[in-house]
Amino acid sequence: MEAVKTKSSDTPRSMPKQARRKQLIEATIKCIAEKGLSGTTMADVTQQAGLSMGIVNLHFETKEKLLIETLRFISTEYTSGLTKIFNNEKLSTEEKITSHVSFDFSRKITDRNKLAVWFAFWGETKSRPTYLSICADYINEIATNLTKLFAELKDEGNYTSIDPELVCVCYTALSDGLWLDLLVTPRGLKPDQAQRIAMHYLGTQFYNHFSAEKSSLRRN
Amino acid sequence: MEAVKTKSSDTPRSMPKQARRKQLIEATIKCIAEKGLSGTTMADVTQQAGLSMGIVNLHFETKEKLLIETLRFISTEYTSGLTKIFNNEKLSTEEKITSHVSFDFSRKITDRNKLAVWFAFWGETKSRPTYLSICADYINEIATNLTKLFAELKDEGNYTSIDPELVCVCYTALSDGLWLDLLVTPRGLKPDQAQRIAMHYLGTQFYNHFSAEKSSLRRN
DNA sequence: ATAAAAAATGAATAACCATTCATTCGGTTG
DNA sequence: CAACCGAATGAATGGTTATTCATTTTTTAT
Repeated sequence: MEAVKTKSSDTPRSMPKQARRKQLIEATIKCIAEKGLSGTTMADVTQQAGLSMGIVNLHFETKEKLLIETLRFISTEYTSGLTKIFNNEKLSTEEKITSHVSFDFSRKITDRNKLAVWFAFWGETKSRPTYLSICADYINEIATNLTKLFAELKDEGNYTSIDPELVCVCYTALSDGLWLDLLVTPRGLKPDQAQRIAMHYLGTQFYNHFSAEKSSLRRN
Repeated sequence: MEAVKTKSSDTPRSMPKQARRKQLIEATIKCIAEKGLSGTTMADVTQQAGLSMGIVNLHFETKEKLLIETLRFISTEYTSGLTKIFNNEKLSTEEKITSHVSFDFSRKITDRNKLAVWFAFWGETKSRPTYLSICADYINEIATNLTKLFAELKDEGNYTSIDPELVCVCYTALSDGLWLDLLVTPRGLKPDQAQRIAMHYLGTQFYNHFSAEKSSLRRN
């Protein structure tokens, strides 16, 4: 792996502290994707960022803290995107749900580098309480909002037998599982196909809102 | 972590080679769950097995090969269980599908130690072609069988608008996502609840076969 | 322009860890 | 019982890697 500057070729020292931290976090994501969590070294990360060895300890103190901030970064990116949708008063409940699904399978989120990072950290939650806590936080935050949306749609559409909490767990699990498909790609699944599959599930629940259009698996 | 012999307290040297390998693989699973893939050392594994340092290299040559065999072990355990169901001529198509779901959420499979191992390896598939290949193999094998079952049930039940391949991808993703819930347990989901959620999805597809019974999320 | 402060460097250090192999152990065979 | 042989041991080795910090570079303040 040759040294590639992750961001700009001009990296003035006056760059705000926050920007340098972000640059290092992005280099970390790339390294985790390319060499695995167990295979990424400090040298890898700093080289990927086009900077020198000591830089991580200067900005993050330890490798462990860098990793925690990396997990926090992708978690925040995800939740803040969804929160923006949830709080957008211009959108109807139905539109919010559709936007949520679109976001889940957008380029930004289904970037395979980031997916690799998610799974790597999930695999370590059992041994690292800090990782677990960060994951539990974002999961709970999103579940609260999404369940609320499903409850609203249930009322709006007179769906009597729907359990919003169940649909939330189910949709979330489906979405996570589709991410795995996009990461491992044993079937060459593409993000937009995954999105249609997710909508297909919602169509089985809210049949009056989300068309049960033929969500074919065929390549487009 | 104190030294705990994974299997029996009698570990005669005459123990067949295969048994010692299995003992080491099981120690590896425990270590990955307890310390993460990145935190698992040879010393950890051998101590967990109650054996001495050099033993892994004796039986597996390298750490990397031990890890590969560990992934192969859980993959094989999973596929062989499912293949047994698929090939059981005493079962109807419907019963095979139900058994498949039961197996997916059985104690043996949803053991959190093993789930941690799955996710750890999935997180590294992008950087390790060998891991990727093992995963792709088992995924394809299972998908072939399961799609066939869904196609059979479609015929039996005159479900005109069902796409068996789509249902297979969807069910598999849902199942994987529920595994994540069982690993991270932000909602305290239990295996039997997860199983009911999976059946709930199948009920939306094959409404004549799988009762759309209220699969509540409430704790039992 | 100069001094002071801040940021970045990277060689040196110390800790860690996979692997090796000379030695020990235990079961088997004759 | 003695000799043999594969299995197991674990101290020693050497390579790797996170972290440190004296030095250099750049920015900011005066």
